[in-house]
Parts: sequence; C-alpha cells; structure tokens
Amino acid sequence: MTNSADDQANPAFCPSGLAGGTCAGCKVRSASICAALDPDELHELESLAEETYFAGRSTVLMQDDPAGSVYNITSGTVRLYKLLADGRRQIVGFLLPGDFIGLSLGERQMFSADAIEPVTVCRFARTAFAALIDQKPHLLRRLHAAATHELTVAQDHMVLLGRRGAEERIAGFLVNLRDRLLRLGRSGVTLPLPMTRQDIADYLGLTIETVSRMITKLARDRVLLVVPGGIRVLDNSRLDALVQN
Amino acid sequence: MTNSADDQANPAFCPSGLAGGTCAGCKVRSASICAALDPDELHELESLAEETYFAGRSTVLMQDDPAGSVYNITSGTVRLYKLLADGRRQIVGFLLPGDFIGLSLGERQMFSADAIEPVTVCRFARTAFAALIDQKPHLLRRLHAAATHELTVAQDHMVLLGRRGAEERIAGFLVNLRDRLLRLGRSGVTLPLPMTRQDIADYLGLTIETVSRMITKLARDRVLLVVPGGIRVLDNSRLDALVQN
DNA sequence: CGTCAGCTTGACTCATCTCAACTAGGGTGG
DNA sequence: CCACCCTAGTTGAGATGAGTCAAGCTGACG
Repeated sequence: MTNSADDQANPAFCPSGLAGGTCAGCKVRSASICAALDPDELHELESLAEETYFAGRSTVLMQDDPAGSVYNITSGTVRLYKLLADGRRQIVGFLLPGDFIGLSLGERQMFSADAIEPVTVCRFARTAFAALIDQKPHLLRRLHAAATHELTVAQDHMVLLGRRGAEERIAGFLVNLRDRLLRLGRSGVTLPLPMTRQDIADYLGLTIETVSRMITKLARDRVLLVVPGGIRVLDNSRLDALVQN
Repeated sequence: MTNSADDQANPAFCPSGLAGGTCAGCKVRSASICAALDPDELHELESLAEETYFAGRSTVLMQDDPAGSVYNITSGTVRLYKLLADGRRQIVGFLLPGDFIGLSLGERQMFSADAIEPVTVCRFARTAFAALIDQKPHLLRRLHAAATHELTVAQDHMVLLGRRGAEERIAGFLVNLRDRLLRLGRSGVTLPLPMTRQDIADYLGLTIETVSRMITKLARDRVLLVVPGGIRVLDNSRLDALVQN
C-alpha cells in the first residue's frame, strides 16, 4: 500500500510497453512525450530511463512529498487524487499507457498517485529529465503541449462536476475512457474498468451507490452490458447522446 | 456583448497596468509571464504588444474560434467558461491582472472569455508570440510553469466541485480570491466582487439562490459583511476554518 | 417616478446521499 | 471439499442538501 518506486524496481519483469527495455521498441512512444524525439535523442533519453514496476494497489507517489522522479506509464492504470483533511477524496484523473506523471517538473508532488492494477513505468530522475529538457526546447514544447492538453481535460471535468447530473457523469466517463482506449489502438466496445466503483464515484463526485445504480440503469436500458472486470458498450450512439456536447 | 478585440482596440485609454504603454513600467509584470525577461527582451516583447481595451460585459474570445491573439491582463476581471448545448454554463476561472489568456498557444480557443468589468490587456499576435517563444526557452519555461500552475488550480477546483458542500464552496472561493488579491498587493479585507451572483454560482456549481443564501449565512454568522460591490472579511480565521485543508 | 437587473427570501420538490441489508465471487484454512 | 471470511458490488427505504418556483426587495438610471 505504501511501497515506493525504489522498493519496487524490478527490471526483470517486462509485460510493458518497452520491448527489451529500448525506447525504440516502446509500444507507447507514439502516444507519449517521447514522440518528440529523433533516434539520437531517443538513445540519450534511454540512458536516463529506468523501467520500474508497481504492484496493483501500491503507492507511486504522495502529495507534498519531494518529487524525485517523473514517470511515463508504459502499461497499467494509475489513479491521481487529492485528499481533504477529513478523508474525502477527489480523483483528478486516471492515467493510461503513454501518460506522463510530473508534467510540472516541480520539486513537490501536487497530488497522490497509486497503481490500481500492476503498472510498469519508464522512470527518470526529475533533475536529469529537467536538464535534458533545457537542452531540447522541442521536448519542452511537447511537455507544454501535454500540460495544456491536461488543462483542457481538467476544464471539461469541471463542467462535468459542476453542471452534469449523475447519469450524464457516468456516460461522460465511459465515453471519455472509450475514446482514450481507441486512441491507444484498443477496443472501444469492451471497456475494462480496473478501478473500483468507489474510484469511479470519487472521480465523478458521486457516491458508490449512485454509480452502481446508474450503471444498472444503463444496463437495464440496453446501452451497455456489465461484464466481469468492465462493461461492454451495446449502443454507442445512445451513450454519446447522453453526453450533451 | 460580442465585440471582438479588433473592434475594441483603444490605445488612447490607459487606466491599466501599463504606464504609458511600456513593459518596463508595467505594474503587473512581476505577477505575469513577462517577469521571465531581461530588459532587452522586454523591449523586444514590447514591440509585439498592443494595449487593448474591453468594455465591461464585452466578449474577449469565443470557444472554438481561431486563436488570433494571446493576452496578458493588465487591469480588470475576466471570466473563462464553457457552455453545454442546452445552455448550462461552467465558469472555469476568473482572471485577474497578471493572468494570461492563451497558454496553450493552440490554433483554437478552448473556452470562451468575457470581460465582467472594463478590462485592459496586453495583446500579442499568437504566431508572433509563438515565434518569440521558440527563441527564448526561458520564456517557454515560464509559460509552462504558468500552465502547470493553472493545472493545480484546476485540480483543486475539481476537489471543490466534486467533494465540497455549498458553504465550503463559497468560503473556498473567497479564501482563494483573497489570497490572489493579496499576492497582487491589494487588500485582503475588502474583496471586490465584480462578478454577479450568477457568475459565482456557475463557477461553484451551485444556483444563484444557494450562493445568495450562503453569503447571507456567512454574514449572519459575522464571518463577513456584505458591502456594495463586494464583501468585507470580518473573521479570516473562521473563514479559513470553513475550508478544511 | 417607473422600470429593470441583480439580489434576497420563503415554501416546497427532488436528485442524490445515507444507512442498512443482502448477494456474489475469491481466497484461505481446517 | 467445505465453511468461513472478506471485499466488491447491488438494491431498497428513508433523510437531506441543494434545486426550483415564486414573490418581494433594492438601487441605479432614464
């Protein structure tokens, strides 16, 4: 539950995006920051990278801790969240392969992150990564593009949290997940949901019961089918229609 | 209501941060992107800048429109928002002097923006600004720092929208506004509220009636006093206490 | 002096939360 | 192999915080 990157490093294990640990063979490169680099630079980046493994339910990093590393996710799913003093939790995002942790390059973590299933990452020492970026403005441009993309995603999520009803939130979540999986070349029909209902609730600003009821309702309405470990979309157009705009 | 920057340009009018239109004399420089530049570079930036005025209630830019300009606010308050097809609105932020519009440097606007009171901005052609940034990596670093700061602010707002009650939201909004005004060297006791109750409601994911009731409650509890055009904070510690964490 | 926009207040409604019981599946140990 | 437990999820019934609808207030402005 509280293992850090350093406890968990396991270079032998490799079910990840990295084929034999080379950036050139990385399956998620096109979806990530690293796509900005040419072969020479890729080799340079590779020398800084360390493939790291996190067990399911293990902690990747904690809010306010010093930021020693930045990460590029190569397989698995990570939840990012903030906690209030009384234990309320808001999940601010789920990260998929190709996503980057540590965009700000700041000295402190701005949120907590844990692996919700086994996760492999490409880990970089933050200072070394920052130094590389100072030499490669186009890598910084790419990082900045990723940060502003995250900002739009965050703003869209504010709309969801501030102005959408429960069923709309669930539909929005599923549509969003579907589209991200499609971009990764995965199926848009069977959506794996490695996160718990509680995670979904804390992401959507709902309770676990409301999430459960709304998924049941969508299943009753034949918009989707609940399958072990996820859902199957039966009617994409009706699902899309539930997400006005 | 729908005047664009070009209709509204009015170099003669100058109640703004810019003293006589020079960056060197700009009152908000230390709070903005431009603080990254040395005197020579400032002069270069100045040659790209055009001081522009927006009347209260006028539109600065519309979501999905082509992004011709980026802006640095020198005086006044701007609301950024997204609309759903059925008219629901979520305000994603209020911008104060020193804040920047167009961090992404993208070709399309990702939100709408209007002036909620008379506003002056430093306007730059987007392409010229982007070209300058390609020559000044430290300016890009600064822009990136601003973007990731906005991202943390957005995530904190997600916590507010997803997990806080109505009174907590109001208190959070006021604490946040107070701290931003203090950073700009303004009073943290008398908070001007140039936005309407409806704007506050659309920012906090509430209705206008709930905003009104909660402000009345805080006034009844002697935490604040409602004054024309804003509020006066009577008890900072109780206001802070309402915002757990 | 009348109008109008912004704001406040009250009475009632309702979507979502809370509390509680129950089900299903997976692991463990006797 | 079965009994037990544990976690995750579902469902129901009732409570409640915020929304809705409606009326009235206030100050600015013509």
